[in-house]
Amino acid sequence: MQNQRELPIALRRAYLAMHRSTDHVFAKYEVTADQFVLLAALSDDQALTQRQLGLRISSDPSTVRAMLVLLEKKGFVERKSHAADARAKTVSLTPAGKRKFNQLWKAGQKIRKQMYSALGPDETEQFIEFLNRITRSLDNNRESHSKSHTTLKI
Amino acid sequence: MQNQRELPIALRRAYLAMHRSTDHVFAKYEVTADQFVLLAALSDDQALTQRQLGLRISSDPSTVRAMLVLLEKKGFVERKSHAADARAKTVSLTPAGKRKFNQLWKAGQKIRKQMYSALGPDETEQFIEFLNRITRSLDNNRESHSKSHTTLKI
DNA sequence: TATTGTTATACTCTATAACTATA
DNA sequence: TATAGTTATAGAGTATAACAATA
Repeated sequence: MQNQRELPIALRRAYLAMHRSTDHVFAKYEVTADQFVLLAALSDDQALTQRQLGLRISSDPSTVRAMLVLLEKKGFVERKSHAADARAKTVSLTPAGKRKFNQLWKAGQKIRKQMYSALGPDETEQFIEFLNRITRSLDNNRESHSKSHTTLKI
Repeated sequence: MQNQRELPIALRRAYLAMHRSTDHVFAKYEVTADQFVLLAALSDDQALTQRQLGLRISSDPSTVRAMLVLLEKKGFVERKSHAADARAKTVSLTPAGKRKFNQLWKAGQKIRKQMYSALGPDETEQFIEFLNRITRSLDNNRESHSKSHTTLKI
C-alpha cells in the first residue's frame, strides 16, 4: 500500500472535475449535473417509484423529493400515485422532460468524449471494473448500518 | 466506446460511496469529509495561502473562505496576514487542529483500508493513473474558460 | 492592471426526525 | 410492524458579482 492519501484524493479530483465541467456546460439549460443524472435514470424506464429512483441515483428519500419538486416546477417530471400501491408514487419524464434530456445528452457529448478518449477501450473496461470494486468494498461497510437488506430488487 | 453512460455513473457512485462513508464515520468528530480534506492539505505544509489551499482542494475562493470560517470557529485553523504579501493570508493548523487531524486520520483508516484492499498493488497504481488521466482530460477543457494559466506554481 | 481575499446573496444537495397513510 | 413518502428544519458546499486593498 503506497501513499495512503493518493487514491482518495485522485478519486475526489476526478469526480469533481467531471461534476463541475458538467454543471458548467449545463448551466445555460438551467439544469444541474445531479438533476441530469435523475433525468437520465428516468429516461431508461417508463416510470420508477421515488424509492427506486433514490437507489438508482444514490440519494436519500428527502433529497429525491427536493429534487423532484424542483424538476416538477420546471415541468420535466410528473408524479402519479402508483396503481398497485397507494403509498407509492411513480415518477416519469414529461414530453418536455424527454426533450430536455435529449438536449442535455447532446450537450454533454464533449465531456463524455474527453473522458473516454483519456483511456483506451480495454483500459476503460478495466477502469470501470476498478470503480465498481471500490464501490462494493465501501457498500459492504454500510450494510451493517442500514436497516433493510431485503428489498434491493432493482 | 461502450455504453456511454457507464463510466460517468461508475465514477459518481464510487466517489459518493467514499464521501458518504467518510461523512458518516466523521460525524461524531463534528467534521465533514470536505473539511477533512482541507485539514489534510494543511497538515502537509506549514502554511498555505487561501488561494493555494483552494487549488489543492479544488475549491472556489469563496468556498474556501466559508469553510475556513467554520473551521476557525471550531479552533482548528488560524489565519495570519502573509509576511511578504499584504493582500494574502496564510492558513495553518492550530495545535487543536493537528490533534483533530490525527484523530480523523485514524478514524478513516478502515475506509482507506477497504478501498485499497479492493485492488491489488499494481491495480491500485494503474487505477490512480487512470483517474489522473481523466482529470487531466477534463481540466484541459476548463483551461479555455479560466483566465489565468499563469500562476499554477503549486 | 492584475491579484488576494471579502461580502452579500442565493441555490442545490444533503440529512434527520417526527409524521401520515398504506401494506 | 414495516414501508413510501412528506414535512420541517438545518447546514454544508457552491458560485457569482461587486468590492477594497495591495502588487
